[in-house]
Amino acid sequence: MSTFETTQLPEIGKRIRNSRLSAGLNLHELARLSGISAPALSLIENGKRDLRLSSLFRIAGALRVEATNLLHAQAENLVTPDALGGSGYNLGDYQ
Amino acid sequence: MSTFETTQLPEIGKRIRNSRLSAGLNLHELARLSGISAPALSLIENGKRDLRLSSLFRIAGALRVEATNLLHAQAENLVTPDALGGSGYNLGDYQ
DNA sequence: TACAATTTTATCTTTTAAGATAAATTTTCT
DNA sequence: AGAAAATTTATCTTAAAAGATAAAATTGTA
Repeated sequence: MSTFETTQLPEIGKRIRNSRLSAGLNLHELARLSGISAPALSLIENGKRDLRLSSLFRIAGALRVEATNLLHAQAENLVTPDALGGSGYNLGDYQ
Repeated sequence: MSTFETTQLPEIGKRIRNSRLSAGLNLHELARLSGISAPALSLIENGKRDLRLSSLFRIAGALRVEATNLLHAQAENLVTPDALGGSGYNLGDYQ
């Protein structure tokens, strides 16, 4: 089996579940909001379904999170160079 | 029709095509690398197919890009706070 | 313009996502 | 423990993704 099926899909499912619980929703409510049935959501959250991109976006929309944040472990607190008011270059360790 | 079908899928398709061309591959070669047939890739690149997550990851893997970068317009040059050597807090405009 | 390579479209088959519903299981609360 | 709520699993149906192949259309080049 591929690492996608054994590792990535389950991880994506966990992120969806975390987001749903953070939003204080049960499967039935997320089903209503996303238009994806509760049984299907259960399979997805448990990493047992290779969902379509449209489903990922519907879920993300219903949970008000970025689809990207459901795909990968969040690099949370990323910041654009602009927000730092600097030259736009990242000087790294240089000083 | 949803904005996903009319807007997002075509945009994702364009990013895949850009990445493929940047990698100097034709559809036949990407098909071989990703295990997705050239006709299917053509539909995907033209935003006419609601692909599965596994397909997105296989394509990203073959192109050696992050799946995330195919999903959304890249916020290129994002930087982690750590790389800036600061406190970890983003002070924004505060000085 | 002709030829070659690439891409697109069409058709057909197989596989699987997803909906609906119901039943079973697990979790939560009184 | 018992009842209620939530989740999981099963079954069946429908829709659509994806493979294979071939043909048509486009694009690039000698």
